[in-house]
Amino acid sequence: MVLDSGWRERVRSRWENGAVTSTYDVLLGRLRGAFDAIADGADPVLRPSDRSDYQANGVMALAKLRGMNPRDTAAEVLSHLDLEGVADVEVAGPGFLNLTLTTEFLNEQLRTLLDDERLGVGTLSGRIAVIDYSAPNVAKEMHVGHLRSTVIGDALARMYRFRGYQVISRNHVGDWGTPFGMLIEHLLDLGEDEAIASLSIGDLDSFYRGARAKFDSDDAFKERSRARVVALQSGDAETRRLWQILVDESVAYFADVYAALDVTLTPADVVGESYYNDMLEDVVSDLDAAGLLVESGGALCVFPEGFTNRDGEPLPLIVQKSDEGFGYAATDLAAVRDRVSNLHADEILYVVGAPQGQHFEMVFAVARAAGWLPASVRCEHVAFGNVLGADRKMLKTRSGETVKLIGLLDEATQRANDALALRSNNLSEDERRHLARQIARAAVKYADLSTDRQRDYVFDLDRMIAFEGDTGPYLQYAHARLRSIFRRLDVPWDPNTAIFALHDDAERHLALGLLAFPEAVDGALATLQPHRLSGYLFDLAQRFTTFYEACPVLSASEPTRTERLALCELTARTLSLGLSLLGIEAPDQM
RNA sequence: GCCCUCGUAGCUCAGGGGAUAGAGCAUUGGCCUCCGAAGCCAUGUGCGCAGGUUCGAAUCCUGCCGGGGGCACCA
Repeated sequence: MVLDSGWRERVRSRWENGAVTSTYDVLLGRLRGAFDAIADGADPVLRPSDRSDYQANGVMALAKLRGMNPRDTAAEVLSHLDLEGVADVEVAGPGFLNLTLTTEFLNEQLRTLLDDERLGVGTLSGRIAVIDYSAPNVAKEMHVGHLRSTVIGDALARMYRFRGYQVISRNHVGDWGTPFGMLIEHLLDLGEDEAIASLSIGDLDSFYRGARAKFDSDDAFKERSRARVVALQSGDAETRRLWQILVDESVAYFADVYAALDVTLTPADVVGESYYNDMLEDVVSDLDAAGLLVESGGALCVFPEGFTNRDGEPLPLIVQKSDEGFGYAATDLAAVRDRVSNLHADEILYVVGAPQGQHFEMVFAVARAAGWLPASVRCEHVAFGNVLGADRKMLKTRSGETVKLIGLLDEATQRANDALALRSNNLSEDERRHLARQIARAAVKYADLSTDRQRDYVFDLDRMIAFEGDTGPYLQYAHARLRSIFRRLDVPWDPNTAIFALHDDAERHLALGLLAFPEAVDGALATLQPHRLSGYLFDLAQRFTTFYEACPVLSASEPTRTERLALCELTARTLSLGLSLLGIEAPDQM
């Protein structure tokens, strides 16, 4: 029996032989050569095109630069342009270069992809990226507010890893601050065993609410809580032990949620606020030594340039509060220092909601002013918008409470399970349950990752879990259909003999889509916008289904059958790999 | 008041200064003795408003209108 799984062995051995150059890069390289010959560094402005395969729009700007006629300039570019065997070129309109790839070149590129495990995506080495994401609070439920940071951050982490970065994930959990006084006292009131039992089953909210209720209504409890905060901050051993219980139980619970979401974060990635406590004094004294620190209203502040408050006065970044406690700015500054000097980060990403934009701008500005953040280190706030309900306000339950992440996933899983049950497939109960979870995760994650992260989006479970349209399940379905072709394969096929003649328009269209994968990955990475990759995958899936309607595969005669099987294999691998970079599974059957 | 962000089809959204602005859903009509119809094909409507820069603007700039967010000790 010949199954498609054989590709892995073939590919691994070939990959060692050398790097692959993506189709876009080949074209760009040739075009640059021609443009450079006229004006060094001129951008060919290479883009995919609906008029041809690609178009280069840089001629007009180049002509402008030299005060020449664009058509003449186009002719001049052409005289330097060597695309022999790669593409046919046509000058159109005011000076567009329309590029139509030759079938020989497409064939060559596709055959290379067949042997390339990475499907044309190159690798970097020696770069370290610190990605700060998820950041739930100890002794608090993970709710829908953590969804985007977790899902987007994890997608970025996966993409960075694949691109060859060493990724250091940082889960900056809220594990410090005044609430811990009341939480610890509440833990003592409940008794350790019962508290642990409650926390370990993820009953974090009622634990927190219980503490809060007593704090608000019971003065004696309030007093104990305050005293406990002091004990915690002064390092009292017993208090620290109790605090550690809260942290450990919460982190264990978070791990369950991450497992349910299929997110790669582990307890080892948890480096909470408290981790930086010992560094805060130095942050303050070093800022002072640098002459940046100013006392204002009893607080120690830095006033970075360009920030004003509502009265037009300079806006401070408060490093140490007037009560001598440290604000989160101090923690964030300490974290920047740690990530630069101890982790040796080349890039630092903060996947945190858009409302924190000004805070991060100020933190980065201060860190740069203090010399803690060299210009060579890319440091960016990867901001995202809110998850809204149908009423276009922040998503809440009917009763106005926050929506638990686990509850959300369970509901999605239930829907997927019901839908699967209706389809009378011959899955066992367990298999169906497992599949339902995979589909649910895909639905929720894809909905989040398929829209521009900067914008708010409306959470609509019906739409995202629908198996039709631009959804995660649709992509999974396309992949499952592809795999099923190979399950039905009765006569063996040999990919090495595949010749891509691409007679049918749908074949050619699909082929061009396959060759564009590296551009999609690079685009998503360069802009930190995972939705560029999801958009690409959806487009590819559509190209495939169109192809699949128009072009019989298994019943085709040779050599077309092998050619189409090869297209199917590449499509399946691209969908699977692309989805995996988003943190979405691609089951073989559904 | 200042700053950030968004405003694209009935709805939800793409759109890296380029040619005729694209998808999905919804609507309507086709397509399963044929590899998975969770699919495919067809079907009409739109860049908030007004200026400006440019050979060329949904995209860049300015102003206005409208939504969301932020603006000193919670993180």
